[in-house]
Amino acid sequence: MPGPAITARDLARHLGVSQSMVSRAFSPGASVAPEMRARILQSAAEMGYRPNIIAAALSRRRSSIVGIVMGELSNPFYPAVLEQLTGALGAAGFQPLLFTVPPGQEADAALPMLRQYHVDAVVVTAASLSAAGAADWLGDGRSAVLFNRTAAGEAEPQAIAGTPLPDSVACDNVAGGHAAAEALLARGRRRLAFVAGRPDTSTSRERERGFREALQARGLPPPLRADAGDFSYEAGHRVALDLREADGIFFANDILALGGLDALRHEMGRRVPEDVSVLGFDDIPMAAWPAYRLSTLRQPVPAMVARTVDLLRARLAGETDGPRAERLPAELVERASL
Amino acid sequence: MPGPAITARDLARHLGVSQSMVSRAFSPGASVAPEMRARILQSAAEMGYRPNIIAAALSRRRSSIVGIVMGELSNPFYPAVLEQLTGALGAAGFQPLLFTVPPGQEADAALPMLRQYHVDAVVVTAASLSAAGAADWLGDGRSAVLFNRTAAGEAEPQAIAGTPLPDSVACDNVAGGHAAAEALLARGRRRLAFVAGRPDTSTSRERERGFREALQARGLPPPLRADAGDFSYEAGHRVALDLREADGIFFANDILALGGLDALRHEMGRRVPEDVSVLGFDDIPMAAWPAYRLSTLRQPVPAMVARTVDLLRARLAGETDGPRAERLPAELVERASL
DNA sequence: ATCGTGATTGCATCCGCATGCAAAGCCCCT
DNA sequence: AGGGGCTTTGCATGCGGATGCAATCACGAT
Repeated sequence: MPGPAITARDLARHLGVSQSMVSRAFSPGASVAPEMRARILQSAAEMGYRPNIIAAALSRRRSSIVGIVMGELSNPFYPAVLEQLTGALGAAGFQPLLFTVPPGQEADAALPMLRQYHVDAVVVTAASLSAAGAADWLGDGRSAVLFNRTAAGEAEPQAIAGTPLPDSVACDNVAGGHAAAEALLARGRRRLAFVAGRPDTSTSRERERGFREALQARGLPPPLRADAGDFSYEAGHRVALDLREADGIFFANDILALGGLDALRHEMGRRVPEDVSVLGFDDIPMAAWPAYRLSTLRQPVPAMVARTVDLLRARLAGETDGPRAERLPAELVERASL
Repeated sequence: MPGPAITARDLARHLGVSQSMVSRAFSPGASVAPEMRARILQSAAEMGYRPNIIAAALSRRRSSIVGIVMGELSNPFYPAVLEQLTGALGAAGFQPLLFTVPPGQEADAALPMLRQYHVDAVVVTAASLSAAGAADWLGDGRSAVLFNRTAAGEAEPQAIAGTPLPDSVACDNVAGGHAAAEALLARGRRRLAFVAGRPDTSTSRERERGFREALQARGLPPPLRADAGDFSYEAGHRVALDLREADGIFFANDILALGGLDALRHEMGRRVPEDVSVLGFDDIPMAAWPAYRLSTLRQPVPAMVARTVDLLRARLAGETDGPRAERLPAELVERASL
């Protein structure tokens, strides 16, 4: 028997005031005499009253809950994101309702649920949102921000001006790819290779594009290319085996790079960085471990999280500008694999 | 302007029936003629109607939301737990509302929030719940299950019979510690050491107890002991440096063991397993990586998650037996560090 | 044709809080 | 003393569904 939680009415009766006053005492900016509010808040504290958020959500048509849909949590980059995100969201007065979608699946599957829960907004990370899903969701005024992802069709001409795009916060992957090429080249590497992750992710594609463009800009031949198909240690390990020719490998992210590093060292007998330089992307905790000392491009997660929350706030406050695509710079972290 | 979601009333009017019927059509077991229900469900699908869970929660006094409070997500064991837990919870019709508490802090801090959201139940993992917090929460009929943790005072005499204890699901850490000792001994190791993690966690303590008891039972001297103070790679790395004497080290969990392994190999020049055997606990993905090949005691996470959800279901169905403490066996996974 | 019974509906209310609107209360000025 | 304008309060109602209870209905039995 869930303890008969005390309600605003109970408190009101106890104080001999109306329920409205109790409600107002808890709504910042409502019209209440200072002493009245103080009196109410005090008794509330004494009697252990706390507004029922469910009821408030129903009445106010705003839940203060934001959905987070995550694809795989197996890439260590995401737990860190999740941790920071829940923290920041909480500080901003939101609670995250967590949805996970099977890796490789689109976030769309979670949309119906999200609607049912009437979340105020949704942040999608480690998964993508189809253009149709986005249109559907944004279509009736809800907001969404893609984290570490780019909206499907973001680069396309405004031909599809009719379909709204979600906001997105990510780091500048193209510039990152560019920096990766420069770093490898600066080390004298010339037989470069790129290892792609999941082919349908903007992260992998943009990083590759930046990498290729940098080489092209220098008049150098395009890099070798391996398709891991997936952002996993195993996939990185597997495809590295095919990269005997390369003397400089840029992996689409750290987890792939770690797998590759182990393959190079333990299976292929190649020394890193003597024989081959390796670069990752993200800067997950393991990259710094002595067993790896992976050089990588660090994503500014704290800043990305802060932007995400700011964006959410602005949207919920009614801002309706065109979709924003925030891009933060990645930073090269040089360790021992370069 | 959040699209004027269609309500049960809208649908009802559209079909010329009462709102109650719509509601009933969506409540399994309610009294509705089969054809009526079919008709309603169909139009619902066509018009895109889905019951507003917030409203339902208010009315039914049950939210179908369960809170998950997590301490640190930095130990890779927990993201995996979280992923499986959200999946299983979802399959059982619950949605997880995620709370994170700063590492080292008790889950109590999240309790007020959890009450406000009127979650049906809470599962606490990677954090502990103080006896007072538990009493407070359970006191008024709510339920809680500790995951990979033991209730504070669970072993104590029923002197505190008045204070209810939360349910708990964990693996049999004592038996695991026992198995660890046996495995090390079987390898001929005699100068054993135990590396403790956070001192206030049941996991670290129980594993240590099992380890010591096993040695004692054989009439062997107690193990050396190092206090990492924390379940982290860095802590494991640091304390391993003090374990020159040991030829067999049992770390309270994998993440500590990985740090220790790197210290032993890269800083101390010791060969594993030639000079020293290392054992961890959990079996996180990294334990299997070629760079480590850590032998460990695997926690049966899928089974633990299943039990957790079953327990939750039973509790919400009204079961009020004494607190349950489910213990599942850990399994020794022998890789190359033994 | 009449009555009893179980299956279906509709009605009215309630869940706990938010909020527009009108009633009251106050302070200050003429 | 009378009136204007602003601040506090209380009232009534709404949010979207769930549900106890009474009203209907359909049918088979007598």
